[in-house]
Amino acid sequence: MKFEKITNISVDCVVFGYDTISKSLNVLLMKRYLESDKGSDILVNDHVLTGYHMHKNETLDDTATRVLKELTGLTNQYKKQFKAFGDPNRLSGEKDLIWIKHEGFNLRTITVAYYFLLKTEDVDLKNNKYQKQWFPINNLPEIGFDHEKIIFEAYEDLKIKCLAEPVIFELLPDKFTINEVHEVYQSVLDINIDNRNFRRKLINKKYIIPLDEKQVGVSKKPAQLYMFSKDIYKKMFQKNYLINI
Amino acid sequence: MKFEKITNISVDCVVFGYDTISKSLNVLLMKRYLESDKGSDILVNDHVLTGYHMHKNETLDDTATRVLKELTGLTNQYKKQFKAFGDPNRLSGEKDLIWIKHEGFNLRTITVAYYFLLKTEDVDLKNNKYQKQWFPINNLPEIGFDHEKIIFEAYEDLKIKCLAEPVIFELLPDKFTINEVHEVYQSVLDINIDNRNFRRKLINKKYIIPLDEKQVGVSKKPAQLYMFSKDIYKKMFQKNYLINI
DNA sequence: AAAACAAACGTAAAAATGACGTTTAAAATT
DNA sequence: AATTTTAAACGTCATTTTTACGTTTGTTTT
Repeated sequence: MKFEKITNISVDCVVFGYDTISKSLNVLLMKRYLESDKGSDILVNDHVLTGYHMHKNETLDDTATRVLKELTGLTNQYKKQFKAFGDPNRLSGEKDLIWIKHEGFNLRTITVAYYFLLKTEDVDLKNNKYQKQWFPINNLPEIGFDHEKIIFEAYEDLKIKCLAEPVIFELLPDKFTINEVHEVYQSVLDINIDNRNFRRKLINKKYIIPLDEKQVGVSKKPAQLYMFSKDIYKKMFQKNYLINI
Repeated sequence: MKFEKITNISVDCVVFGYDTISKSLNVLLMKRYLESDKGSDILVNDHVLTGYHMHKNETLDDTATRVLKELTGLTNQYKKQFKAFGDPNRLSGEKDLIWIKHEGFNLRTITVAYYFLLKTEDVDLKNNKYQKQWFPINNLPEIGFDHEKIIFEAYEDLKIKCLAEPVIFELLPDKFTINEVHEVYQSVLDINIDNRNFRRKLINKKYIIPLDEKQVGVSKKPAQLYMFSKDIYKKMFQKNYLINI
């Protein structure tokens, strides 16, 4: 067994979820367990991303999709492969059994990292076999391996992506209010945006479609609900070339 | 040997070079050779990217930098890791000796792909041990493996990058004219841009600095030379948040 | 001196942005 | 039933940026 693999490939997934109630961008992490030599699990006092090794005949995308499915039960979420991490020393700080086993053999573990976008509420935390939990992006717990670096780089990529494309709607329910979009942008980009100007800009987009519905169950004036039309967006953006330097 | 590796990692490099004379964005490719069993090389009638396997104690970035150095002699060029390719069937069309050897063992080759930006003229094609050659991005020859897909995805990433950041100057000499910048943008983005409006927009940027120099050796009115200041750009762009959706 | 021609400048209307103040509609309270 | 409360929604105006063009200028070549 020891000699079978010198290079080890895994896929790690950063799951971003937006919580409309607390208005925060969260990351889904799980408590870290290690297999001990005796077969029982050892709990380490930190959190990590979910990652798995690739199955035979699986593409990288397949593996990422499978990881998300196993973790959350969800499929068809927005997914982006954003970086591969392969420093020879990326796990050198670890003193765990699983790595020590291979130490003499110059084991290198390369991970291809993905991030997913979804709504916090879509994940059922009951029946929690992975001990998974949401953490706000700006208040993370102790993170194992080099996963803090991976989360940070995923977040940087996400911010840039949000400025260039309407991926923000992946973090919101199908029907949303303008103020909700406003709040997600502020949370994700970590900046203040003038609500009135933002509202005007958004409402003028042809792919932001007002519905014949309003919020229900709110204790103040209920807000107009809108939806985002990916189709209209795609048609409009064929010839966009705003050089933004 | 056969059992040592089941997963194979390599780094492939898409080298983009802009040619100020022909005004085209080019890709550097090399003729494909294979090692035969008898030790001599077999020439295949197509072109491929340059890629290598990682050395021990090398980061992915190190490997990419080494590949470029060996291919072109250049260091310190703009470099971006843009995607990992790991489909189990990505090389399945290949009937080459080197792969057939491993066929029974379900060999998977994952490649981490980078692209580089530089000036065509900086690469010396004399003493050409790799039989490397520039090809215009929109007139590529027959490409081996799945490298056409990799080139295409690199180009898509480059276009998006150019819209968001001033990486275009990596393709130009230190001193350039406004018209040259105009031409690179048109070549890379494959669109027409009004020259007068473009000129005004660029000249108004504080990080585009006019020099006390003009073109020499041109047969018409010589143009003003400019330079790009990365320092000024960085200082100015700290708080930019133009949501461009 | 004149011609040729790319480089460089100009202008005016339209659209987008930034920074604010004001009104409105529904629910809750009196 | 009227009043209060408060978030939602609209409005304005000055400034900046963009779009779509026409015109002038400065070298080199003829």
